[in-house]
Amino acid sequence: MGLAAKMNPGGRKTTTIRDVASSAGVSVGTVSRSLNAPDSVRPATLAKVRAAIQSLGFQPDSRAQNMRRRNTMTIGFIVDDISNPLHASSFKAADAELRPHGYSLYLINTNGRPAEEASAVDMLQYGRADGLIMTINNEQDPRTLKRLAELRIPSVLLDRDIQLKVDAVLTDHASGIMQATEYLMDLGHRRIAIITAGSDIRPGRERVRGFVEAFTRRGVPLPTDLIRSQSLSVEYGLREATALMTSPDRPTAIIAAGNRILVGVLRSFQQHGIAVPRDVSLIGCDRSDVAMLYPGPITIIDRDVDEIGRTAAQLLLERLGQPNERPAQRVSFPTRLILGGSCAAIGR
Amino acid sequence: MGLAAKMNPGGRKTTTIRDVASSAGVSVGTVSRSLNAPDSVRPATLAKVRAAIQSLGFQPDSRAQNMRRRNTMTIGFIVDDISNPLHASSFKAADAELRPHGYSLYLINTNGRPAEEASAVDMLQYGRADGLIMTINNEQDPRTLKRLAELRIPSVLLDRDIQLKVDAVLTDHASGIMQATEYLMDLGHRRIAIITAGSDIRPGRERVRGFVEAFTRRGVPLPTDLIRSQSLSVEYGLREATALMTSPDRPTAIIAAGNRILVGVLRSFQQHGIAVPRDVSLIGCDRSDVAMLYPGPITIIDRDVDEIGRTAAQLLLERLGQPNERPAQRVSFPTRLILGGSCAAIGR
DNA sequence: TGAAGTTTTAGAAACGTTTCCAAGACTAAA
DNA sequence: TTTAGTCTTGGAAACGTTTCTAAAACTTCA
Repeated sequence: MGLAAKMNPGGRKTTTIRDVASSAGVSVGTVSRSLNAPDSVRPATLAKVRAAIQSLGFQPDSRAQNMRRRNTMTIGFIVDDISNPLHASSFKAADAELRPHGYSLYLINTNGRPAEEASAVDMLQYGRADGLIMTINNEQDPRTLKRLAELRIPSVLLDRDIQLKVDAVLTDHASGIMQATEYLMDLGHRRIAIITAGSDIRPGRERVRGFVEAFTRRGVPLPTDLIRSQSLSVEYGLREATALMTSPDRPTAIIAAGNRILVGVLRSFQQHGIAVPRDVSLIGCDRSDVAMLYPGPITIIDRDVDEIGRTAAQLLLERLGQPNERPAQRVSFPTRLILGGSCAAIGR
Repeated sequence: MGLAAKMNPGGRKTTTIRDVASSAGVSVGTVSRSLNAPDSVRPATLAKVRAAIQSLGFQPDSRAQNMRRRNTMTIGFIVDDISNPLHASSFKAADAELRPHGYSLYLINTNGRPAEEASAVDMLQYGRADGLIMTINNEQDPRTLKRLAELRIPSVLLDRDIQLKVDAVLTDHASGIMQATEYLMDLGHRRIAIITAGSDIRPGRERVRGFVEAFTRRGVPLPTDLIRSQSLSVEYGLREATALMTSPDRPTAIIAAGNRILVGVLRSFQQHGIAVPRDVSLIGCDRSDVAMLYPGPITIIDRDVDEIGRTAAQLLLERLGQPNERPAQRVSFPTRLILGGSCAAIGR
């Protein structure tokens, strides 16, 4: 058998479509069509080709396919931290939506660093992915913004809002926080604190907006000293919760507006022996094992993260299907308050 | 400017190395060398080429590079569920180790389905990845085993053990469980239950082995009715914890040997109003937000998951560096018991 | 049986790089 | 100024597919 087989780095033979063609006694074009459009080849020929493929153990090389087809059937998924269950869930949901269409997700974890974010976008858009789903870390970072403005492939933003024509899937954080704040007010709370992201990302801005709005609507003076909006990190939650609870005029309730922030807040409470809701009432964000299993459990502002991932995938599929200019779409989903046992009424 | 530029699906121009070459007045070979071996081109030429690259906004197409170079600088990372914080952490650790070497991780979430596992291995090994890091779901599944046996690219298994010459990073689960069991015995417990994976994966086998070993060493009769080893899922933990705690001769302590199992066990306790350690002592596995923040916190059998991911990456880098046959390596890491407040002494 | 039409096939070109080889341009020494 | 040597460069081949064109092989119907 004069196979034109070569060795790959591992030392095994590399079988190409040419080997299959000569083994089956047909041309390479026919082998290709046997694989991609079996209906266009005569049954007898198809059988010969398939037998050859089988006996040689041939599998087409994706690198060559990507090259020639000018696509990769891959979608980049860029997040700062995949160990955040929120991102893991939307990743899985998007994956489940895209896989039936033949796409795979390529996950890039940027650790929240703008440089890694920018290089991820670059590496993906120049031939590694056909589309992008991403949660950028800072809506104002010029490096990332520049790349997004000149993007060669369609993309969808998750929970982020920039001044560009880009599809986005958003959450109505403002209403969620407003509802939570009013719920606490109904329980008699006035000294309510909120810990959340900075104004550099939409969730931070919207959550503070909802918080302020609740006080405005009720005509209650806004406790500006209790608004802590700088970061979504565990460390920030830990630090601010500690600061709030050790201050002379401490809050009677805290809204930990961010699932990582909640972890930080609970860690602070653990360190300082603060009991919920005995010492302070607490509301978290997003359904998570921690929030659900913490004795109580913790009252949360929930949202359907799967729906967010799924919708992002659908928006992307639309664009991939017909890449002609459709206006940028922004889909927003509501939140809802799920009552646990982490909030207590206080006397007036 | 007679640029030979074409339109891509998005409608923008596609700039190739040929455009750069003609714009700079050099050959394509020179442009390529300017990018990949700048020292081999004269400074004056380099400057011209760089200017052309700059002004055209050229970026090499990864598809063509992958094709020609016969590699992708991508490592496949296959797990059943990325929302398991354990996998997320080892993913991040492996990523951090590989990125400085120019590799990116391609994550595939198989949902524990053998078919998806097999197709992930296939899609990755035929031109999408240069290596593989994976936690297979069943060490006996013939589909996956067959693919692993004929793998064209180097791979590392995480916490799995198969009869093939494959590198693996393991955990000494047996000692960990033995230590935990003996700790409970020291507190006076005899009716100790263990809930863990089935014998189809190494963690299941090893944990049961360590459990049995502890009883043997202490000369205490093994409570065979309290060994529940079938799955690592939340649902299994929930079901078995409920079954155990509602049985007439219920255990005084439970080892939830698996981080998802622990979630299931705690969910069961929540539903049935079982308090830890008042009603039952509890030991979990792996450091997680749930285990650390649960009031107590929960005593756990800890391990360094980052080290596992890092080591897997290093083993892979070795193989990628010199693909000649080195004997398969199996690295094992210890566990250690971290005492929380979830275990109580009981009278004899 | 032959003509007209349709289906199937062979073969070559193309995708955008990298790399090889040979030729050209330099430099240093005689 | 020549020659031998070294650097640098141009140009073509190659990577393994898909896809296009045109030719060949089949049908169908008279």
